[in-house]
Amino acid sequence: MTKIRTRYAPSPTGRMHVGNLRSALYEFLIAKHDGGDFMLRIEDTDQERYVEGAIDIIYRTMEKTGLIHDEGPDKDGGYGPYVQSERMRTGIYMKYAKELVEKGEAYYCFCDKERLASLKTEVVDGKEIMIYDKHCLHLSKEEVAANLAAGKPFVIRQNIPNEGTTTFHDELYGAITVENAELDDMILIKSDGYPTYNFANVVDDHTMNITHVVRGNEYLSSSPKYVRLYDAFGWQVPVYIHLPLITDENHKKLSKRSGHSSFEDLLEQGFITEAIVNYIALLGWSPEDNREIFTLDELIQEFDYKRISKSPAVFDIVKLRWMNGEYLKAMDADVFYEMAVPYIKEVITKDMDLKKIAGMVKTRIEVLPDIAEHIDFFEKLPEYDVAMYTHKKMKTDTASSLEVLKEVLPILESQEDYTNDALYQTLAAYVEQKGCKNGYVMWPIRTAVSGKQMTPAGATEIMEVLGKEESINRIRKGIELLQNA
RNA sequence: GGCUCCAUGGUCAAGCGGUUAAGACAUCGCCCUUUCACGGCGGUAACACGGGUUCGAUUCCCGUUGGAGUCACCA
Repeated sequence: MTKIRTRYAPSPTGRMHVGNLRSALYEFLIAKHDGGDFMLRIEDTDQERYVEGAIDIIYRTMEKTGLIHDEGPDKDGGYGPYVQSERMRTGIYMKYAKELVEKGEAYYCFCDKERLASLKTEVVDGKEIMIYDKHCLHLSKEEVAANLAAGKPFVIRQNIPNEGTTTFHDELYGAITVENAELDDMILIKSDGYPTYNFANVVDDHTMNITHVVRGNEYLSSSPKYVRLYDAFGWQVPVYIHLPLITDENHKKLSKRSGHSSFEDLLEQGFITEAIVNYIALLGWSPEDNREIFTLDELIQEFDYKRISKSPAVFDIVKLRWMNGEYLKAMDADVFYEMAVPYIKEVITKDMDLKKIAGMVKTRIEVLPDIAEHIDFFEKLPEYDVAMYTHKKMKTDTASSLEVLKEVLPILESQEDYTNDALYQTLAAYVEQKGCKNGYVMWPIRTAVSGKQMTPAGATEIMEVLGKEESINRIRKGIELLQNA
């Protein structure tokens, strides 16, 4: 058995789409599970869509996610160059295209846009459908030579017969057969001399010795054309693994409109890298057991591509949030603190124990931006309604709360030690002396010092962070509010 | 519209001829609790339909329906 070689071949056109990221992940896992090599190839044959800085995004993302390539533009493994625009300058694509022309498997085409436009017949869903009529296939050698000599712009098209069928085999989907008549004579070399994705892909995968071609399901229907190319060259067809589509909640291909279609979107929304990788690994694949939380290394260990599913998967942001929360909860307290601090500082400017606040919030949030709404009351007591003092389960109402707060105020004023434990002790003593339930006194205090229905901590912990002065002030304010009610 | 693919709860998904049809998210209820959350326990919820094949189909075959993808000098 030869070593598995897979490749991730993105186009530098912008952000890292989660579908692409998952392809990269699976390509990486398939190779690594087998001890094989994973490489990065930049497919920049479309100068119009090229986005400045997009290559950096690719590098950054792969490094951040841990998908470390064995070969790539920055890591020559003997199959370079690894950037298609650079490969083009070596003349490799034109050379192979001409070889196909020689064999009658491809031909020059000089048709201009107008003629092509006239071929468009139907319009379906706003898309014009056209199948090329092989007009230029019938040009004589002399005509071709004359056109070339005259400097007439040309493309090179793949010559697919109108009869017969083509079959290719996918590891997941099995044999897929299509009528040749359905296959368009696709362009191999564009008029600007660049190869199309379709052609460059085949040439590069072969010359770079790629054993397993892993890609999105959207290529399934065009794959027969690729196979014909391999056959035309007499090359060995690689193992094809087409991945199920990732869709949005409407079961449509995930698009920018969804708001979370790219890795960067997700990061901006406060998701952490490990959770994102973990989640998308499970979008279209599942292990033998019921495990869901995996590190990258564990995924490498467990990943068996035969278990990839065939049906599309909805990208469920709710489940991602849950998983992100799991990662946050399991995270080391100090690491979490470092990540949380910027979000905490967004709402808290006063001098407080931010570490303590981070600890309070750690098990209560799913994504980092959730922090703000939990802790904003520390900074400033919000306006609140006296109705909040009434709690059925705690058996409290405005009258009882007023009484408790008034009784507790002098006790808290004379209290010097404002640590959580000490505060709880004195309050517990008060509860016992009064002979009531814990919540009967805790609820009004908590309400007074927070002004919120729910808080990430109990009354005493809040007071600890707030400090004596502010705590007393807030309780006084509470009493005032209750008296005026 | 042609072609291709897909079809288990709302979502991700186990299953690969005989099961009380797992598990997770979400949802609902209870418990825990210094509020909420965490955690624990439990509930609701699925094999799209119709034909075959078979002693027996969620599982195999065909059809229907539904969904998606694709039909560029984009990848």
